[in-house]
Amino acid sequence: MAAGLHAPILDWYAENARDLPWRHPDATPWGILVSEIMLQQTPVARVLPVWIEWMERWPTPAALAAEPPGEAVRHWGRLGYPRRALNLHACARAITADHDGRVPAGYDELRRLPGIGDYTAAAVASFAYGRSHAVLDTNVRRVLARAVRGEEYPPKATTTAERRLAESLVPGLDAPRWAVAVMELGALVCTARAPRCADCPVAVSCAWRLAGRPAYDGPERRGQTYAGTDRQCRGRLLAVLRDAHGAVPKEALDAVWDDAPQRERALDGLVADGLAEALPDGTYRLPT
DNA sequence: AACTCGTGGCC
DNA sequence: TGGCCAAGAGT
Repeated sequence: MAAGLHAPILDWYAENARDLPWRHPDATPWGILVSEIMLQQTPVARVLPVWIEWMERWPTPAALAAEPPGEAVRHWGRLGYPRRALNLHACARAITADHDGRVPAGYDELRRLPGIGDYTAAAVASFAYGRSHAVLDTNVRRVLARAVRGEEYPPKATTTAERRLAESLVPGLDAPRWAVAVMELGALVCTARAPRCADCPVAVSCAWRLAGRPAYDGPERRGQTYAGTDRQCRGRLLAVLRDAHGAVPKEALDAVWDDAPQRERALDGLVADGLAEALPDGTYRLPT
């Protein structure tokens, strides 16, 4: 039913792929793993400079493993979701301790590393080692929802039907290239808002376009609020720790958020998550 | 299953 | 202007 997608999308990718450093032939499995973690919920444009700096600073898992976790958090900068930096540091230590310093190639081994879920395990196994997997990210889900199912957006949570569809489309030859091509199409053409159907290689067969691009009519998609939340408060507090060289007095943290109960809750959360350390003298710093 | 977890750009 | 969204994962 979704027979004719491969050739047009692969041909489109050959002409339109972005030149990204983690796609270069000399990119290492470690570099690819770092890119995949950084790209979780984060646009390419913001990842690029941080990835380049990280790979110069820590070109191997062993190099990062030799650092205290706080250094990973510090150099994470403002990428967001800083526990990813902690996870990456824990990955580096696990790879160094348990995998002879080499990023594992198998999905199951990757999946056991901290911060590596289904998508990232499939992506690393596929892009770093040429393994054949269904790589199901938000881009792929959206492309398949439109091109095959005829709906503007995929369901909120991945369904078994989506997974079966994605698996049925994995080609026998060069599965990694198919995976990256569909992702790229979703990122550049079949975007969430204002899709560029005029530039789409599968527009002629797209079920959603042929149906007249009907608007999404599924269950309410809950938006993300941010202003005033614990997340924003945590971000403010962590920025203070990140930009300081050593430990900071609590007054420096108190100064960036007015609501004291919320501030204390957020700070406790950062400590509980391992993103901050409370010292006996009442100061705080990134984890050592 | 629903909720939490950062940040910034875009229309 | 502000809601929406971005190569998700953990609980």
